[in-house]
Amino acid sequence: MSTAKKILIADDEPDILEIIQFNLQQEGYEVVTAKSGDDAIEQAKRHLPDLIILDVMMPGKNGLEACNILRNMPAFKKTLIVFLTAMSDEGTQIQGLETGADDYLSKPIRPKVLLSKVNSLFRRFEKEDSGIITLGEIAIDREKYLVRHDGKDITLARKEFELLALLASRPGKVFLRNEILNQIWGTEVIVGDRTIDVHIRKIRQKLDLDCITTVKGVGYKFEL
Amino acid sequence: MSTAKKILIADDEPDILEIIQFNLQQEGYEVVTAKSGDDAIEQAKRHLPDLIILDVMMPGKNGLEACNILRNMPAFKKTLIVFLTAMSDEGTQIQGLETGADDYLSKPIRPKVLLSKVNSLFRRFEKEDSGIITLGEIAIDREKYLVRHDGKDITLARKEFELLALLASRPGKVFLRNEILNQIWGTEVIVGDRTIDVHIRKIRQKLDLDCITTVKGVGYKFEL
DNA sequence: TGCCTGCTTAACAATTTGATAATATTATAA
DNA sequence: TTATAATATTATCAAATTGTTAAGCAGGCA
Repeated sequence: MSTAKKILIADDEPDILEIIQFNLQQEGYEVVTAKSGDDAIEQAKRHLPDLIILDVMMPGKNGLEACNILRNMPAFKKTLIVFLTAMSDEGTQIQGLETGADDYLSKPIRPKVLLSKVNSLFRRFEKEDSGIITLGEIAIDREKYLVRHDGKDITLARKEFELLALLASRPGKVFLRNEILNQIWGTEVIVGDRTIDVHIRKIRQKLDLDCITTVKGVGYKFEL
Repeated sequence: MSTAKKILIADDEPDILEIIQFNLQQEGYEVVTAKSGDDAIEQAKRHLPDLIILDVMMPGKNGLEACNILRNMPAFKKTLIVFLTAMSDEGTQIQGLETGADDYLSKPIRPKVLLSKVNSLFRRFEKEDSGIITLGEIAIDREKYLVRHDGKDITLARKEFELLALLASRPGKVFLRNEILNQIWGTEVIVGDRTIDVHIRKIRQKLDLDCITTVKGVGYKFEL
C-alpha cells in the first residue's frame, strides 16, 4: 500500500538530511531528499511530495527562492512547505510567509519536535478538508463525535474515536504503532503497547464490522 | 460549508496584504484586496464581501472613514467589519466602535491569531443570524429569551439561555468546553469547569426533555 | 435596607474512561 | 512442526470527568 505521505527534504548537510530522513521513515513516511534548492525543485517535480521541508541556507538557490519558484507552479500551490532555519529573526519569517511557507522549524532539530510538527501539519490539513469521512456503510463525523454504521449511531469513547478517525483518515494505509502513539497520545505521554490493542479491540467490538486489519509486526490499517 | 466566504482586505502595505491573503486562502476563503480606503469602498461595492478587514492608517481615506461610509450604505449595514491597527489606544477603538466595527486585530499580525479570529467571527455571525430556532417540539426565540416546549413557555436565566441557544444553533455538533467558554463567557473571563455543568443541569431540569447529551472528555451537544 | 434572582464555586458522589497486568491465542520464521 | 514474537482478550484498578447539591456573593428592585 503506497498511500504513505511523501516528504521531500532539502538540505546541504548530509548529516541533517540523514537524521530527518531516518526519523520520518520510522514514522511511516516516504522520504525523498535533495541537496540544494535546484535539486529540491527537480525532485519535487518528479515525486510530487505532500510536504516539502526546505533549509533556508543552501548553495545555489536558497530555500526562499526555491519556495517562491515552487509556489508559482500550479502543482505546488497547495503543497505544504516548511522552512528549516537557524535564524529566528522576524525578517526571514516574514519573507517566508510572503513566499507562502506553512510553518517553521528551527535548528537545531529535535526529532520529536520535528515529528510532532509534521504530524500536526498533516492533521491540520486533513481536518480542514472535510468534516465527515464516509466509507461504504460507515460514516465518521468528527464534529458530532459519532460513528454511523448501518443506520445506527455508535458512540465511542474519546480515545477510541480518535483512533478510529485516525485510521480511517487514510484507508488502506498501515499506521505504525509509533505513528499512532504520536498522533493520539503525543510525544510526551508514554503508554505501553498493549494499550493500543485494547482500544482497537473495543472499537472492533462496538462496530461489529470488521474494518480494522492487523498487520503483524507493523501496525494497523482501516479497510472495508 | 457550501459556498466560500468572501473577505476583503484593505491595507497599503503590500507585504501585509500578501501575508493575510495567503493565510486566508489557505483556510479556504475567497480573498479580495484593496490598497486604500477609496479602493476598499470600490471593491466592497463590486464584490459584496462577507467580511471586511480595514487597516486604520491608509492613504486617502483611512479605515475609520471608509467604515463610516460603508456603514451608511444599506448593503453593508450587516457586513462584518474588522479593524487592523497598530495603535492600541482607547480613542481609536472607541471611534471604531462608534463607526460600527465588529472587532479589532492588532499589528503585528500572527497568522494563527488572525485565522482563529476570522473563523470565530463567522461563527458568531452565524449564531446571531437566525432569530428563532425551531427543532421538533422546541422553539428558541433569541429576541424574547424564551423557550417553548410542548406549548409551555419556559423562562431560562440569561446564561442558561445563551448556552442552550449556542448548543441548539448547531444541533448534533459537539461543543468543546473551551468553545463554550469562549462563545459565552469570552476569552477574558475565566470561570471554573463546574460552572458549565451546573448551567447544563439547570437547563435539563427546566426543560424536562432530555436534549443535551454529554460527550465525556469532549463536550456537550444538543440533540432531540 | 432587605429580599429576590442569577451566577459561580466548593465539596462530594457517581460515573466513565483509559492503562496495565495477566493470560490466551495467533502468525511467522527457522 | 515447533519455537518465538506479536497480538487478542479479559479483568481490574486508578484517574479523569461529570453530576449534584448547597452555599456564598453580587446586583437589581421594591
